[in-house]
Amino acid sequence: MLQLNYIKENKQATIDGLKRKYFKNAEETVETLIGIDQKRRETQAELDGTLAKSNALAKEIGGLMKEGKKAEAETAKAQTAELKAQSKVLEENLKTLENDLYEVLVTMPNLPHASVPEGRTPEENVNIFETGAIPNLPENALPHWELIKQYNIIDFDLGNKITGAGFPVYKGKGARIQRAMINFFLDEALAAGYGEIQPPILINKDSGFGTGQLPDKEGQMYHATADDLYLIPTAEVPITNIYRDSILADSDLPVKNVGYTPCFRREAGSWGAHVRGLNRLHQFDKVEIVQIRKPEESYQALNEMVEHVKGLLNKLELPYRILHLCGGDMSFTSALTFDFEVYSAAQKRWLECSSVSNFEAYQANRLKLRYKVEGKTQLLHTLNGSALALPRILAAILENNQTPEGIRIPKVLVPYCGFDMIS
RNA sequence: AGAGAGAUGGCAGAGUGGUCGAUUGCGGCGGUCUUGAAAACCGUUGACUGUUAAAGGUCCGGGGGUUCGAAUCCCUCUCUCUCUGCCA
Repeated sequence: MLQLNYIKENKQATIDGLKRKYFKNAEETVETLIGIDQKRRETQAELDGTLAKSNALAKEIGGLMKEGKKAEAETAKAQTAELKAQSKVLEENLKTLENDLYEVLVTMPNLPHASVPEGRTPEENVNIFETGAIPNLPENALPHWELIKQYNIIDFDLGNKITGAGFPVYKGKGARIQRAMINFFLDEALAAGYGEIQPPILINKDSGFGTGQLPDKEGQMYHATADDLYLIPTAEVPITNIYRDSILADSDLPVKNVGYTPCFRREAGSWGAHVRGLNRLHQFDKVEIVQIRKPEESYQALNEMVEHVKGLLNKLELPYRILHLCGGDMSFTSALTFDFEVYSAAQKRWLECSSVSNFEAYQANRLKLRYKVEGKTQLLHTLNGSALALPRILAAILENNQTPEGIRIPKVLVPYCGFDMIS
């Protein structure tokens, strides 16, 4: 959530930022917001005055009762009725105004960082880095959905039987390479100074709100209605919400956490022609890194996280590129996002395998995640990134490393797998 | 799942209708003392809102109610603990 004070003090910058995110009716929204706030403050002031009178009167009555001046107390009591009626009305007005304010505020996305490229669609994202040789596969190279059948390592039909589409069953070396990647990613994060977390994978409404999934993306999460809990779409939600409603001490900072979890996404309405095999799933595994930083350090932390993800892909010897997302393609809550895409050589497609973002104070404001600086509380900045999401990495490994003898396992994973070929 | 107890400031823990935003202890911060530290002593120490600064207002798990006045009484929801049951 944006900070009301910021909006008021930086009206034009807010409008410009909203426009860069292709938010409709930026001016009207900001004007409406400021209008409601003005009204709200007036009402609040009026209510405060009425309450102050009531409080004073109540104390007076207390004093009179103690002194045994019953008659005078009764007179004073009579005066309170009108104040009470007044404050009741004011309270209701205030509630309505606060609600209106909230309704507008939650529809407003985070503002993009100054460096965010202009643009509306994924095509306008800026390719800022590309590395690794694109493998030259023979004509008869197979896409990963054929390879997994050939080597019998992932079974979609079985998943379909047990659960439904998008819930694959990993078998044999397929299951083992998954476990190997998880351990590799976690070890790399530990070496980079992240603390390991194993969070719950069901979250409540407050947590969903804190990181911005609710109320906006309610339909994208699986909802366990009997207990009103949601399956996490990413470990970002529980790991960031650890710090909801807290004021961190200097000694707690910076917070650097990593966690492996399965992730669940309904992906309602996003199934199209090129969604095959591992390209898009309802359940997948991901290792996520989360940082909580002082505002002045957060962009340095973002770079650090980008470098970390680069390191992983380099070690896996996969070709990849980094996109600086344009304003229109960034998520609702993000101020700056870098997407990592790995090249899957048989499909001849770039597949997103990581998204690294700085949310600045947007999530922190919802989370009430603060720290103290010179006695004053201030919002912190939250960041997160996938490091990495497994299925598309696996797809790229399978496709890029296919040989007549089988699939070659990247060297760095061999000790984790216990084998160097899938054949 | 059944029975009982409980939820108060960073933690522990008082407070059952009236100057209680809350006694006290620990912790934290500042100071005195000390070469330095510890101990001791003195002071200070919740959040949100509001104002140029004040004043003022709100918050004792959440929501609602009674009352001139609620941490304290009533209703309701949630959660925690203990015992019994069940169970990886």
